[in-house]
Amino acid sequence: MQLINRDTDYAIKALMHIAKQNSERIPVSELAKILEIPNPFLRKILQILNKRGVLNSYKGKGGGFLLASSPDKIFLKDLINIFQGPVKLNECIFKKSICPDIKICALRTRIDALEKHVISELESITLASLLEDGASLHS
Amino acid sequence: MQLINRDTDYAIKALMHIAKQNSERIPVSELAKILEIPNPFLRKILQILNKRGVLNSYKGKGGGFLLASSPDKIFLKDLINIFQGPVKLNECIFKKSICPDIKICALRTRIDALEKHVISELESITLASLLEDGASLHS
DNA sequence: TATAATGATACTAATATAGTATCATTATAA
DNA sequence: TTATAATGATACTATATTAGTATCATTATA
Repeated sequence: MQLINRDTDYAIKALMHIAKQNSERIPVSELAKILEIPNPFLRKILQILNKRGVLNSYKGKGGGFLLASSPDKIFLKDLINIFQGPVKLNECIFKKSICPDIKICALRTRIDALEKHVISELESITLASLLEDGASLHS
Repeated sequence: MQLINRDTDYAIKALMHIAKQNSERIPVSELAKILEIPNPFLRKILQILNKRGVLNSYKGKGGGFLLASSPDKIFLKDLINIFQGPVKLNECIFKKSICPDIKICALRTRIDALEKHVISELESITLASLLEDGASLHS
């Protein structure tokens, strides 16, 4: 069971690096080399982040990517949503419902509560918070 | 992002039904019909539950499955472990580590805490608790 | 001893994830 | 004004995981 898949992982690493460039446009080719991520794959990821408003892109010579907003406005939850869809802890089990009355189903109640907790935690984790306290890429 | 996959889902439903049979052996064929799960698929799942000590099985005519322990000793966490492996919220992102010092990495700290919370919740959900309060299968 | 059950296990199908390739567009600078 | 260095769009392939099937062996019972 995996909370963060590879797309999201790469996105986080790339965003952390971009955030540290202080408004210097950084092209995919450079990022890919530094982060050891296959160039075309990273490119696809950054294109998606651009479409979804997390990054701004600049075409042509001297182009590249920049954060579209400040790191404290970029939430882990949103990145997970972009690449993996909404956090749903209970999809399958409740499709063909396990209990007759939603209100009194113990499982549903508890899984829903757990889901809320997870989502609110993910909402509280920002790119800024990842950059604090010396966190940095070292690969 | 999915906490409970189809194997685990079917396992829960089957176990709930078996639990209600009060020591009456129930064969896969019957369960499969009631739960509308493909027979050979459910069979595989019950065989695994048997191997892992959650169910006892009885071969031959009049055979079938029975809970190996009381419903308050069967934990959701164990079912997830059996079919989906250990709950790991952070695998991918920390493999090629994102921060140089585990102790001070904000992301790791928070995801670890979240993981602990999720696991302890799953440990507190038993088959018995799912059977309480009128919860029952209706498909 | 036929039969109704599980045990073991190998196989196939479908889906999701990961990664590649390529042509089009655009901005810059020599 | 044109070569070039960048992204945009998009279709494709490969791999892994999940879901499901098939089949033969074993065993207990009536």
